[in-house]
Amino acid sequence: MSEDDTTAVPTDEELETVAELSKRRGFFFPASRAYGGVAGFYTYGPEGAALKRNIEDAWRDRFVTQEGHMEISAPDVMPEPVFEASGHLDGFDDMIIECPECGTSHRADHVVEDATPVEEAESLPIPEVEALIEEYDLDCPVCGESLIDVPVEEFNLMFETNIGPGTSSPGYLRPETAQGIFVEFPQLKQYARNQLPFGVAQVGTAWRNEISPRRALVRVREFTQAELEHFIDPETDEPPLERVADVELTLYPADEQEAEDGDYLTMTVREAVEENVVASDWVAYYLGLARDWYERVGVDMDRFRYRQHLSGELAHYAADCWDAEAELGGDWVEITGFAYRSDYDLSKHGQYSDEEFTLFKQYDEPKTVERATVDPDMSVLGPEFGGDAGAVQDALYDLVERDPGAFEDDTVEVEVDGEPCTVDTADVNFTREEVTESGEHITPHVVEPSFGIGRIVYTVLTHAYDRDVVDGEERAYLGLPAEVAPRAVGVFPLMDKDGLGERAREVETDLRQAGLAVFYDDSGNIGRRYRRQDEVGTPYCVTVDYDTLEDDTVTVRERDSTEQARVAVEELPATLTALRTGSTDIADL
RNA sequence: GCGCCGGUGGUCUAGUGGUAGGACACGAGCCUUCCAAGCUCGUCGCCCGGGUUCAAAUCCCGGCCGGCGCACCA
Repeated sequence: MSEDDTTAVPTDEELETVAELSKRRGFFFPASRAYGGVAGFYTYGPEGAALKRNIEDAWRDRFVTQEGHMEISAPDVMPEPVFEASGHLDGFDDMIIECPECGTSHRADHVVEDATPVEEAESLPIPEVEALIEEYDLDCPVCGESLIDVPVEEFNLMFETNIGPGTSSPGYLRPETAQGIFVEFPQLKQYARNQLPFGVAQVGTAWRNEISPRRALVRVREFTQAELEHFIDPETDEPPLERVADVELTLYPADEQEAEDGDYLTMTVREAVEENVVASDWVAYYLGLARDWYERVGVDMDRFRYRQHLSGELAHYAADCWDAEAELGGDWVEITGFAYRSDYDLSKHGQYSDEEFTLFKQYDEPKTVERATVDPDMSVLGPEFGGDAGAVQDALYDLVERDPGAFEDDTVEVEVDGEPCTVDTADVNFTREEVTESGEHITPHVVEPSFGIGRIVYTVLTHAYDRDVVDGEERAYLGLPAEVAPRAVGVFPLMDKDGLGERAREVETDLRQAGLAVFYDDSGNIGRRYRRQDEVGTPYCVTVDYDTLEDDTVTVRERDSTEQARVAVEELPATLTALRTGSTDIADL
């Protein structure tokens, strides 16, 4: 079929039609509808679950198998300290104040920061924020009504639960799958035999108690993420840019977004790196990889772009971030975030936990360095300083690292609680020694492509939806790539009589045994059955007719072109596989 | 969370203070030798709760769900 035969589907109609199709044909629908439904939760029906799984498998193939990374599966629930360390307990915790007059909700911390000299109000406890509102007599920024005595409500976007009985052990459903990887870094680095770089992926569920779920699968409260955490040595590791150097990217950098007449830049990965449009080579590498992957699973490249985050929207951990965005119903929707997270997460977990979130990096040549040490004689210092003796000891350890020269005189002075303490150098066993260091502990940096699988499913469905005209009749179909289509092939008897049905059942069994997802249909006329499969995106249909009984050949019909070819039954599995992988074409059969 | 609008079989939709019709889909049968044909029959519905009323799917209030706008979006 040529482009000219396609009837363009208006964007305002597109999402409605896809939503209707999704409900009717079992791609996705609101969950728990028998009990009134609950906002932000969707069930993937038989077609949708298969489509989603195929997209996940395509992701695994590209970002795990092809790249030589590993995949793990961590729990959805993790204990509170994990999220204290990750910053989600604070950073995810919004203080909301609602104006009693006009009903507008505001971030209470923003109200305070905007109208007072106070900075970082977000980190203050709620009673203090309320006190500040009273102290400065703050008003609603919209209508001017006084906000004094209006309660500040806390809203945390994480789902909270209790681990075990009682409330002594709070836990949270992870708001991103990433933390499940970071937390296990001490184990994972051993598995990687302490060698950088290595990548750890996870496909799993993440949860956010969104204030306002919207737009079908776009903003939901439970969703699937496919995340890759690529741990690298920022000093020495380089991405294999040459593999994607010629991939063309549509880029929308921050400065273009802020400019009056800003526009997209189209350039190759190589050019983007050379011209420093994408600052991180690693991010550029993944933008290139991902672009081809999106095309592979059915995202329309004419409705796709990479947009750089503006400085104001960068997450607390991100140094630079680009989003992959797809156009849906006239709006741009983020489907993947590519973030350079630096060493933020591993450093935090290193600080908050008792484990080492570093790797030992061996030098090419061992280094010999002079190291000064002290070993204070506590049998002297103890009686001398009494209760402060421990603090004096710590101060001495601290001092010898900072300033070994301080130990060259007869006495050395340290400060404890602001009070100077003088210690005889003779009592601290100061020594300088030569030590050989073979390496150092470093905290790896992290490059994170984070894919929203549900949004990608929704995008692929929407971009695949199309209409054309076949024999004067309008037809609606999903032009899904064969790799992700829920069903591989439909099998029909031309008539359900004269033994055609029995023969078709045999063909069905053969194809199932060849591992293909087959849908058998003998209801209604043949055209209706083709249309049914078109509507759920089945790429090929096989029809058993009277000739089949004579010569063991069947008709293979292709969805997009509706072209047909005659194929021997015994060659069917191989032919269909070749068609699916694109190594042959229906017109060549 | 606020505001506006909406909620009728599986889907889309008509309709009224006196308990509902259509289209498509679906099932059975007839017909049919490759693209949603036709005929017959059939299954399935007024979001939930409260109020007003002789009577509520219809009017009122609340809830839930959805769309849009605001806010939010690590």
